[in-house]
Amino acid sequence: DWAYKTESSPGSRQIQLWHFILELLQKEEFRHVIAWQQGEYGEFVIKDPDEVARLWGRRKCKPQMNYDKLSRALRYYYNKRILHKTKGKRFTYKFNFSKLTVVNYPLWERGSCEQPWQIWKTATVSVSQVMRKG
DNA sequence: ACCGGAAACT
DNA sequence: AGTTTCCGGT
Repeated sequence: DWAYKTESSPGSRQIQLWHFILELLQKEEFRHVIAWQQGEYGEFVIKDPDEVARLWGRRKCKPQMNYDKLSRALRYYYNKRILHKTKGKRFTYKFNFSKLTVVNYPLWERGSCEQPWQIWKTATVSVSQVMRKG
């Protein structure tokens, strides 16, 4: 449950959207729905916006969730420097992993021999630590 | 599709 | 604080 806690509000156990996005990106079963962009570090493409919104809505118990609302939440990350939009590329966003690059570089280049859960866990911890520093 | 203000919710 | 909801504008 540590992964679902916020740095700012330790009491909150609600999962945050960018955690959820990383979680989906970590699992092969969702590669047809959302996936890392080949070559671009930290960049990902939402291949099925409706499905991502549906999954997010299910997690948060918000059945009325859709991509319009989800994308608004993503847009709030721009000022927070968690994400930014890749302009010109449809449904494409990019994580700000500039500091993570120094801390934990070959994270996304790793082979699939490692446990998905562990990779995701490592990713979330590293990102959280970076966010706390920044 | 994408943006971002405004208000409401937890 | 982190969304969710709604929406006018580009």
